[in-house]
Amino acid sequence: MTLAANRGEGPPRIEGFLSGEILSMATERYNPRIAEPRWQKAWDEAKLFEASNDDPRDKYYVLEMFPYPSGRIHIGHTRNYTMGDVVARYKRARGYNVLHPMGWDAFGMPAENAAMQNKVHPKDWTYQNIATMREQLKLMGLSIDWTREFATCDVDYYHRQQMLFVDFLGKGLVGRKTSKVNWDPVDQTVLANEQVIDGCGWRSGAPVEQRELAQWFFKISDYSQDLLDAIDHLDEWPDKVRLMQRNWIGRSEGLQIRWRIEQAGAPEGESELEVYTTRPDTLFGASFMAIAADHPLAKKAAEGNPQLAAFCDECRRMGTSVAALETAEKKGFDTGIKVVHPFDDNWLLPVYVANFVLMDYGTGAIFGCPSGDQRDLDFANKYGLPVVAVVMPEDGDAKTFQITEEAYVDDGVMINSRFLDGMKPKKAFDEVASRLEEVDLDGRPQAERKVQFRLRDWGMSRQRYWGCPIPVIHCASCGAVPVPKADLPVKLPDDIDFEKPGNPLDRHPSWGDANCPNCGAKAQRETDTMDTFVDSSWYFARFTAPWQDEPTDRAAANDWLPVDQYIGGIEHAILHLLYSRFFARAMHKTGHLDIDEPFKGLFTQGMVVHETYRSSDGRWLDPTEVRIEGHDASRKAFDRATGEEATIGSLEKMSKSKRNTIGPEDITQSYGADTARWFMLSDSPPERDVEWTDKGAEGAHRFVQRIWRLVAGGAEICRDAGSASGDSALRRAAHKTLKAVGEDFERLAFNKAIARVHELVNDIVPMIDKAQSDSERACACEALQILVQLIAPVMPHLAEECWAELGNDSMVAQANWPKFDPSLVSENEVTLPVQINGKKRGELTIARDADQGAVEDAVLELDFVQSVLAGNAPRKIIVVPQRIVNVVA
RNA sequence: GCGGGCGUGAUGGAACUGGUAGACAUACAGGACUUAAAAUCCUGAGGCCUUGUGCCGUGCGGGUUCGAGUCCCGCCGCCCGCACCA
Repeated sequence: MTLAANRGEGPPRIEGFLSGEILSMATERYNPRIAEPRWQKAWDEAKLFEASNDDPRDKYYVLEMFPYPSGRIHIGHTRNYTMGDVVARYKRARGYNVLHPMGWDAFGMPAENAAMQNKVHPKDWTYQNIATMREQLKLMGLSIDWTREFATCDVDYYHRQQMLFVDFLGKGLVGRKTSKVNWDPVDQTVLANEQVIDGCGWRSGAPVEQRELAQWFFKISDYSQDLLDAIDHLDEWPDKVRLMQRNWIGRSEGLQIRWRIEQAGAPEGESELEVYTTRPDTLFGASFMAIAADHPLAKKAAEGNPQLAAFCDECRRMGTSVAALETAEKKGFDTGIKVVHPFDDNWLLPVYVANFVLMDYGTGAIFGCPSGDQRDLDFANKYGLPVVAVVMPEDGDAKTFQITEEAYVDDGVMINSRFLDGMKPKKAFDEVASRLEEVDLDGRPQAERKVQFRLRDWGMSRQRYWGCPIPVIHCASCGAVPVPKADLPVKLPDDIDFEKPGNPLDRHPSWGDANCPNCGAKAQRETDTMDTFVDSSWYFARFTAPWQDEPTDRAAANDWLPVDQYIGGIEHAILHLLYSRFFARAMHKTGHLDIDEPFKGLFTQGMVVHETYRSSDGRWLDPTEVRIEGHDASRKAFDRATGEEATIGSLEKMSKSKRNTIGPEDITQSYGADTARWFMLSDSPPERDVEWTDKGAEGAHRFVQRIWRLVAGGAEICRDAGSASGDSALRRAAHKTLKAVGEDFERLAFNKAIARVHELVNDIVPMIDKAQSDSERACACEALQILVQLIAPVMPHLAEECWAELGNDSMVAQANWPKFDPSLVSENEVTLPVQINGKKRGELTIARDADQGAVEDAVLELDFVQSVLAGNAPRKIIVVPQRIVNVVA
């Protein structure tokens, strides 16, 4: 068969391919439903994707954020895994020893919800979901080393996590402290801040209470400075994520100042109030102090003051509702207590309890400088407190400059500030700091420079069943004692009941019974389990040796880590990535690793979105329930069931609630995995959202078939072709594309790589058609081989099919990435655009290495240049070598 | 409020450090093949007019430059993150 025969002049065309009527006849069209399983089996049998820990080649570790086994893989997952797979396959072809594993982030609430709603055991529910999703994933043809697969709910995994916990405890990296938590009184559990919506539990809808509870904390704040500094070196991370982490850690430099409390009216035993400020320069603009409702001083003052106590209660209640904070009025209550200004014994300032002061930042107390802070100004105006301007613009007039409604927050010059007058605020800051450091107050300096962080310790106790048990035993005399490593794992009990809300482990008849490992006395097992973020904070390290008895095989972990390319959603920019960075440090300190940063390269991919549809009565409609007519502005959707017109809604992340999901098996059934993979990487840059459209998928599938026709037709040409040599347009096209696509894959610019492959195919089809002589056919054959290798990372099944068709004995998945010939990539002649006064007026073709003078001479010979110049000499000629020429007339 | 990003044909998007704006794809239109449709192949296409070696054109208004989608200043719009952080 010739290529021409394949373009409509020839043999019978096969129809009904998509409806599956002619599976057995599909010799002409490429049939992914036959080819894909066949090649997946071949890869499996050849164990091509199993990574060895003793491979001398350079390593490359590519990892996509592992999924939560919710029940089904959705298309967003497959985009993520396709990107990782392209990188894995490309790097393998480049000769790296590639680790590309997969696992399951398998603990968490949904399994318990399913247990409560459907009477399924969380374990059964989870493992069934994993089985389903593994099958779905395998349909995508991902080059994953499945021998390393694990789920975080496997006893083998959480056993090692408990070992890590015990080691962390030994090094003081985890501890227990009492803190305020969001408590859901109906579900009887702690809720994370994100799980509190409008002050109510996200599941129960009950108003959330603040409770003081003893919790386990990872001491991530010990690493605040280190985690911040190291961000500078994460140069293969998106700037956005680095910035988000910097802001989250939130370093600020300031002064901690102790203010003497005026003894008249002070609660007994209270002699000073400590305040943290980043603006000590504004100290002479201070007009009040404000403390949090939970501040010890407030509590003491409230003891003898019922009205104040009531106000503090009100503040506490409000503290739970994030939404209320935005609109809440700034309120205060004068405690009657006064403090003395650090630089003036006769200057007394009132102490208020204020609803906007947070107990867990700084010292829970501030001084208010109304002229320099809008919130303080509003507060001062409300309670009739003085407003003294202390900073004014450089060009202001100190005599007339006043603040009334709007605070002045910019840089400027100090006024009304005694010895600071005339200084810049920065200098005033230092001046105040160094003076107060010298003042002795009860044997200590009155002020100290201090760095504050916004980052809080990571509270990881959860009152849940389906999580990793915290391996601790509470003994009346010995306190919280870790379970000895020999006694690990602390296994979750299987006999568990979900009839009542709350933590099922708490009411299990015997699970909590234990003896103290220290003294042997009867003791109580910890019933809290770990936050599921713990599970995902070190799984990447476990993948390097999942069979190991210890949490890691240190040598293997050090070899493989850091992950060279990590790929996942931007929604994990803070928590997961920050926790993992902390865990690497903690594992380093406890001897499980020798590195601090787990992820060298990070890529955050966009989502797959889809239109939403709503029926006339407002129900969400699934895409399969909708018929689309027309296009562009006149596009309309109709409800298939009723025939009524449906509303086409906005593009949304695919979600069950909006019913706009597309399942991967729908796609692999109709078009095959390669089409889905190709489509998801086409057009949209990988960091941006991509819209799933049927038309787009069809387009991708047409290209699959186009490649197949091209290769199947060209295979004849290849049969007895020699090796390509010399120079030809065909070779040039192929080698240029080879170079460019390699560069694109390195940069994860999949959409550009795909555009170039399209271009190559458009270019070479007519040339291959015309190839007659032996040397032409050799060039054509080489171009086809290169083309197949270029598409192999993205469309691996089609590529294998084509590779075999071209007469290769081995698989393309085993082939080395071809090398481009540099002499074919650069041209001897270049065509330069010629501008006159910055507008393009023509072109000039000239030797590539022509020097400035030669180009200038040639340009002046051009007709259109001469006619513009009309015999005059040009004012200037700008030659940018190999780019452009601009004649300034 | 603070911080960051984005704005290019009908649509998704190209254009690497300032150097031919609109690659590639989707949708569309015309043609070939077909009894017909699908598939395939070919062709066309930013806008405007006075059809030229023309003018305008990358959200809007200015600026820098021989030259600006790209850099600077000021607006407008959209998106994301943080949010009483002292």
